[in-house]
Amino acid sequence: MKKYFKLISETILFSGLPDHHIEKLLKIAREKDFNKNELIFSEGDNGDGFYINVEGLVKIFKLSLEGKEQILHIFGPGEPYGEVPVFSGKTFPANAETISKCRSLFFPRKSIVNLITQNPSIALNMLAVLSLRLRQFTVQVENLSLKEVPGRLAAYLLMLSIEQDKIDTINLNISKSQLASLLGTIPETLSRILSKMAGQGLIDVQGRKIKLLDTEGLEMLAQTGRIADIEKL
Amino acid sequence: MKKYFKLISETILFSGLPDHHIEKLLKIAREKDFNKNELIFSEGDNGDGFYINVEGLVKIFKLSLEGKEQILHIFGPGEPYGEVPVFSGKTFPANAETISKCRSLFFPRKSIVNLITQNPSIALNMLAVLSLRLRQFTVQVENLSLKEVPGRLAAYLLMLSIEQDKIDTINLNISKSQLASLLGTIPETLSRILSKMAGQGLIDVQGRKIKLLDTEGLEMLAQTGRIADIEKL
DNA sequence: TTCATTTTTTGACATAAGTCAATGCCGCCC
DNA sequence: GGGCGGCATTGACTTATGTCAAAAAATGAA
Repeated sequence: MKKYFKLISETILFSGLPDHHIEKLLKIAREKDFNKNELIFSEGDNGDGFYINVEGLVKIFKLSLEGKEQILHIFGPGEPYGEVPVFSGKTFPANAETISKCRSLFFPRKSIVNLITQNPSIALNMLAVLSLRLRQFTVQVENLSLKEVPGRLAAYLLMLSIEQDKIDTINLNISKSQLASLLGTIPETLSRILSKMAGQGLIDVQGRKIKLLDTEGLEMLAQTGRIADIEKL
Repeated sequence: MKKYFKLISETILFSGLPDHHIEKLLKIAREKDFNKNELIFSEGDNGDGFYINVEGLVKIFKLSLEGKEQILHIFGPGEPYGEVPVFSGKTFPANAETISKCRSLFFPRKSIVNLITQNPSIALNMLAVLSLRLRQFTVQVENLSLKEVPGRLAAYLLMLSIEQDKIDTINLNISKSQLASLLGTIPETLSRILSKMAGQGLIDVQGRKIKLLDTEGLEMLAQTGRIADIEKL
């Protein structure tokens, strides 16, 4: 498991921990491989541990009765997921499924709780992670209720351009259907809005690569969140 | 501060802690009084501590550029708020304002971090709380994106009837405008839906008191979340 | 390559919910 | 008691977005 030393020591959950703690964590961890579109856990399952993703993408999502899905998060390498029920003592509140071939490290509940009891600094890190997640949800709720789809899309694109540290061409990394679900809409609507925004000269779409042509316009759209505002341009 | 012993020991954040820990917390706490509609903190402020509400109601909300507000939570006595940035080390992600005359206990960041470092069990408790809150957000996001307003309203009413431990008449406790914001809609829409549901024989509205006439119908509505389904009744 | 499956796009249409504006209601303060 | 201001309701209208269906494009396997 030595090969994961760097990844673990850099994940937000365990960043800043001394080497001997990381070593302990490595002893606890179990490697798990998943195929594309494989279910990792379901809403309602008992949470007997959490995961840190190593490679590939994992989506966390909810399903409505009719089968429509709302993606809550998409996690890439280095990101922890499934940590909620470890502390709430309840079941997973959502489903997790791979988007691509995937490898994750699994940390059993008991071992982690033990470790935390002995090392309060780990607890502070975890408190920070959960707080950040809470903050993300806060933003997501705000977006879903305050902004219309074009606003959410613009906000997402700008976020990606910051994350990927690029000012021009960004990479969605996920399919447009999945992006639609993440934004709380459907592929048809997303498709229409993408072409409308392209027509407006805001972006240029080439498959999963999107060139941001008018960052200012996108920012205005992300802030006001009103489609009406881009009509006027 | 002795008079707050019971409140603190019963708040979800510190529930289950031994008495001597509660005592320590009481020493850290500072009393803060607020008038009606007074701002407690703003989005972007540094989080130098968190609060536990003692009396009155506090709303946590976001503002769009046009000034439209989305209420994220409403907290009553015994409920903690503002704890997110204490651990993430960042700023408050939303605003807090009182709805009524209000008193809260304030716990400074430094003291709390000290206490946690010395007593890991406190940290485990807090982790559980944040996890529960995350779980709630999960549900809220699901509701916003997967259900239409009548479904969200039905879910909210049923939740209240469980919280208030009543099967027939429940009390909203907040104005209908605020309820609208909490559900991610506007007063007009809420008003229309309330009278539609009353016409359907699902509920009976008398000001802020609402009588649940058809719990089964409400449950169906809350699950499917489709207005279409109550039209057919 | 070719074929089959999935993803994306486009069109016509339906509808939930927002906007604007007017009116009604109710408590509250002078 | 009377008027004032916030809250709630109602109506007419607009619009963003969902639904359904079909075509087009992209992807991947044989």
